[in-house]
Amino acid sequence: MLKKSNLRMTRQRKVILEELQKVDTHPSADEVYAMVRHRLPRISLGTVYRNLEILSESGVIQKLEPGCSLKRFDGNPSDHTHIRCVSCDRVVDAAMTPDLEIDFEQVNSTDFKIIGHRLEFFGLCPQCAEKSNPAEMQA
Amino acid sequence: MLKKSNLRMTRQRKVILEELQKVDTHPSADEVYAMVRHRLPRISLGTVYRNLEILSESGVIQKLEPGCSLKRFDGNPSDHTHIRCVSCDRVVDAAMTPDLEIDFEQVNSTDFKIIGHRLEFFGLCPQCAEKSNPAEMQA
DNA sequence: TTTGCTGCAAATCCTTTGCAGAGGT
DNA sequence: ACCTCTGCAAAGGATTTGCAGCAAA
Repeated sequence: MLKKSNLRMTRQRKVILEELQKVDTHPSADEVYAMVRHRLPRISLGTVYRNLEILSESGVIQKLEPGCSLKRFDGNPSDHTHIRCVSCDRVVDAAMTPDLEIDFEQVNSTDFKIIGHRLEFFGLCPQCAEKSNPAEMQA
Repeated sequence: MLKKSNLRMTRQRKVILEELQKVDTHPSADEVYAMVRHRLPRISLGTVYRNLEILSESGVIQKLEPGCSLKRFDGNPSDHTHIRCVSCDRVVDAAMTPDLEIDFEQVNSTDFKIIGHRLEFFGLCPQCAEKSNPAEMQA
C-alpha cells in the first residue's frame, strides 16, 4: 500500500488516513489535525504534516495545489494559459489556450455557482529535463 | 487604470508595474522586489507585497495560483476535478471531469516537456453566494 | 490640505526540522 | 534489535500589519 517498503504503518499514520478517507471536505493540514485529535489527543501537528506528505508521496491520498510554494505575478492581466515546471517551479506562457466548450451543468452536480475555470499544464523545463535521469523520471 | 478611484499612482507603484510588464518570467514577490530595487534601492518588501496585491485586485496584473492560501488534502487519490469557492476557499468534487482532447503540440510552443494538465473550476458556494450582494458580486 | 502611501520592524501564518526517546516490524 | 517514527519546541519562509512620517492629489 505504501510505496517505499521501509515505511511503517503506525497508529498515527493509520488514523490520519482513515479520518481523511471518511470525509469529502478536502481538509487542510490543520483541519486534519483537529479531526485526528479526537482519537489521538496527544498527536502533534508536525506528525500530521509529515504523514500527509508521506501518504501523498505514496499515492494513497492526494495533495491539492501541488506547485504553489509561493505566489507568482504576471504583468499580462489577460486570460491565458501557463505551463509550470514541476521540478523548479518556473512558469512560462502556453502558445494558446485550448477552447474547452465545457457543459457546466454536466460537470457541476453541486449547488456551487460556477464563475469560471482554470487550466494549467505541468511538465519539465529543458534545464530540469536534462538534469533528471530519463530512466527514473517521476511526475 | 486603477479600479478604485482613491488609489494613487506613486513612484513605487509605477516602477513595480513597469518592471513586471517588462518580463515574461512570472516572478514571485521576492523577485519583483529584487528587480525594483535597481531603480528604487530604498523600497521595502512590504511595499512590494502591498502593491502587487493592489495591482492584481485592480486587474492591471494577475496573481497566479489565486486560491492557495494553504494546501488541502484529498483522501481520494484518483484523478478527478475540483470546484473551489473563491470566497471561503472550500473545495468540493465536480460530478465529472470533462474530456479535453488537448493537442499538446498546438498549446506548447516552448521546449517544456509536458507531463499533464490540471483543470479546476472556481465559483461561489451556496453560503457565500447568499452572503454576497448579487449587485456587487466580484470574482 | 487631505489622506493614501511608504519604510521599517515586529507579528503572523503555515510548514519544516532537530532531537532524544518510543514503538513498529 | 534495528531503525523509522513520534512529540515537542524551535526555526524557517512567505506574507501581513502597526505606526509615524512622507508625498500624491
